[in-house]
Amino acid sequence: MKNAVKKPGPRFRMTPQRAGILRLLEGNKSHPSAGDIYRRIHKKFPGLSFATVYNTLQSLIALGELAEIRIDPRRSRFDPATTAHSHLMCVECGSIADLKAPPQPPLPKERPSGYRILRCNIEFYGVCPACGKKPGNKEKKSCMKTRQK
Amino acid sequence: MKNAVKKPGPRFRMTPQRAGILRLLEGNKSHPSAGDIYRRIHKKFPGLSFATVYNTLQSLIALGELAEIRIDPRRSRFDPATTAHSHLMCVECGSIADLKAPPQPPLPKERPSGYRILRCNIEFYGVCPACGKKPGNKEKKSCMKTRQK
DNA sequence: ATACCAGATAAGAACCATTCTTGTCAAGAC
DNA sequence: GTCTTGACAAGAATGGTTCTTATCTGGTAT
Repeated sequence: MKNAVKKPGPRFRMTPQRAGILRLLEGNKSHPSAGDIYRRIHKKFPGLSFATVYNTLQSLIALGELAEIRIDPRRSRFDPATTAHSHLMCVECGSIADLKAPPQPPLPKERPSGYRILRCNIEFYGVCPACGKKPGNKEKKSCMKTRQK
Repeated sequence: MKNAVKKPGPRFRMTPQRAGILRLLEGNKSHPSAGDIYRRIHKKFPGLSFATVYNTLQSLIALGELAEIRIDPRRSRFDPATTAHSHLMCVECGSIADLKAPPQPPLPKERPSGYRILRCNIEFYGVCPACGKKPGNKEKKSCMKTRQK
């Protein structure tokens, strides 16, 4: 208790499970959900539990190695690319594409007094090329009502 | 709120339960969640069920009288003001304030080819005046780690 | 006015993502 | 070696949302 100043925060201890999760995430552009990650990792490590996936993801986020993105209303998605950029989600299939960051976060001119603004999310929703080609989607102006499974 | 159109689609049938929900929402600036609405309405209509709240909210959204906003990662919030504007959520207490719409939806210059872009969300996160005054928040640069109950 | 039917309702189960709990284990510190 | 800390597995718990089933009701047609 005396030497509490000592620790610079918990270290990240590499384990086979974490190595597997890291390998899956590295360079991954699919923006998987925690469930996606669990299902894929679980094939290699049948004993690996959901809690481990969530714990590892939280650790990586705390380390700044992973970003949690909330463009999908149904679940968190995770992005190993942590440089500033925004996302475009297909409302049909749920796939997420990367976008270059808009040059300026558009700060509102009329900001409520007393608020401290911390950050800003910009998210785009649309239809991906594959889903746009599917029959029945050609004429539609909008398809926000269709929910992906 | 205006009454439903005559011809297309099912009409909105006014019932005591729906009237109660409408009265609660009208002019409401608190951006309540479905649970908030249920708990408040349930005092007046003890028999009213969650399903009725959700059904009514979905009907109102379909009629364009209500907007579902997804700034809160934990639950949908609802806004009877359907004119274009964006929101600012306090990461401490979860309260949501309205912002004038940013002048231009910042369309990405480099858009992925083949995508049809339908809409764009801009959300701001910060600390509201009340939470900023609370002790312990004065020095903090960021408090995104604190999660409201 | 009455019967009928689409839509509304109540009650609660089901679903799913996420968090939490508990007990166990292993790696590095001492 | 022992201790301490954190990782892990397993599954329960939580909480928001959706779905199911059966019943009811308001508006329209008869």
